[in-house]
Amino acid sequence: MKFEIRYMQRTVIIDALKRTDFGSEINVRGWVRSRRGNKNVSFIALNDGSTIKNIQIVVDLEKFSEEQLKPVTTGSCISATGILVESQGAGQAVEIQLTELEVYGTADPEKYPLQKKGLSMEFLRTVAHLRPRTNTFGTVFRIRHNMAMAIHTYFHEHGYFYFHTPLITASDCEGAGQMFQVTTKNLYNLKKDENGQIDYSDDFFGKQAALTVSGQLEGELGAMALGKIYTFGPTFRAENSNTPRHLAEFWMIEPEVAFIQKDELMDLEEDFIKYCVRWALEHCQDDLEFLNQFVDKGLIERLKSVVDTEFVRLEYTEGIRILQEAIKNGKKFEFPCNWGDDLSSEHERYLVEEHFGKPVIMTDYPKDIKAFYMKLNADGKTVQGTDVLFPQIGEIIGGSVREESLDKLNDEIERRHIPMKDMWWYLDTRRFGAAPHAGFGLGFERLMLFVTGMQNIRDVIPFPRTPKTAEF
RNA sequence: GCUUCCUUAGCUCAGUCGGUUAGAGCAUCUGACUGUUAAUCAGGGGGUCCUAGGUUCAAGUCCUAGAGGGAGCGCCA
Repeated sequence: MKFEIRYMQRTVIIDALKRTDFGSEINVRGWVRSRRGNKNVSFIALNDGSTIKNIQIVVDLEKFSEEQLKPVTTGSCISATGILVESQGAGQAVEIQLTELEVYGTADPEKYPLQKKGLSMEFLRTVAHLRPRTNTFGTVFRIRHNMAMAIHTYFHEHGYFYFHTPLITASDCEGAGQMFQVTTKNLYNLKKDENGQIDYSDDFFGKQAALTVSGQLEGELGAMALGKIYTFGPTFRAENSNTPRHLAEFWMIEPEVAFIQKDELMDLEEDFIKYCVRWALEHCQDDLEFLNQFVDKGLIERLKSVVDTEFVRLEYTEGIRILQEAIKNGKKFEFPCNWGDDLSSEHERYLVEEHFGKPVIMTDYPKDIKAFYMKLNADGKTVQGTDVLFPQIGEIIGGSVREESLDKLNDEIERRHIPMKDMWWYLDTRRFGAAPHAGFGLGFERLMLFVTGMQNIRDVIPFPRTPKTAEF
């Protein structure tokens, strides 16, 4: 069945700019970035989000009155139909000679907050509902989509299964930090037991529940059946962290792989990050060029260098030796760094940015500064953690070989007084068909920081959640 | 959470030692200009100097407290 009514099909601007069938009719729809001109001709720069580039719409003022064009202001939304032509101007190859204009939505120029220039990141955070319409944030969110696609593609092509781990959890020993409680109880009228403790038996889950801080433990359950899995979902930390690298709600990628050892884990970490960066270079050229020009002049060069560089693989003990050597040669650090200390960011930065000048995978940490589930080395003192440290960003990946021995895991749990009564299911993986396995967690927004060159993690996620901030 | 800096027009900022009517650029509005590219040029409008106290003859400026924001650190991805 055919419809009689002829209508103009919308062409997205990224496609419109590639068309060469000059003389044909075309329709584009989008938001006006600017309008300028004189009394004979008016130029509209239109953007529909499909690309960083605008299409230019040329209006002959003999055909359209100033009155008709009045609502076409920065921020307004229009549908423009016209003839596709080769541009007479220098800034673009194609443009549209307007024949028909429909204004979908106006934007009062006295009130619309986005101007053509001069907007700070801090200001744009206060208008996060509109900032996707700016060049910078359009770019960032297109790249964000591309990175998500790169991640799924990488794992899918390497035989991993996307495994969905729960966002609500009742185990409080994931060990990764403070949790947000989930409850349907009236917080002003809490039922207490005889000891004055809150009684959760009548709460929704019948026990204390919280938002997950990591899908790893459940991810291990998947790997112990499907072999290779990855998770990719939101993660929540209730830590009062106020830095450009922390969010209360962020997205994390956590692959978990059966039958691999430390070297293979490091190969995976390095190969995976390089794949994602290479994907950006191949699929996001226009957007990266924009960022390279306006946000971070060294961005593209740095991305290329990471793809081409072999990451340094450095044992913690050797790292401490290098740092102590540096101190001996006059380097000043605020914090001490003796064997057994956790490295602070100044130490990590020295190693990554000054000493090696490239990404470092640090391994074999003292067991007391790492999580209970990491595999103990033969020395009895260190565990097989494999963290990837990046310039500027610091820890972008936290990974480890997992301890598969039930006895050793139980010893560690006991030594740390970890409450495991709700975690019998995790230990079952070591009771029934235990397998050597390993995995890591990558902070999606930290990858985004690196790939975009943006300075603050709040500007690589559409609606950031941080302490005291849950607007939008 | 600790340390530190910031808050003046829609935006970005200047404002000297505490002293007359608080300024600039951009944006916006009006006008000019035969094709602009962050258009250009001329002119106009636009202020709770974050809030509340205090010191002083006099506070945008000094003091105290609070709110909001940034950065460094801690925690981590």
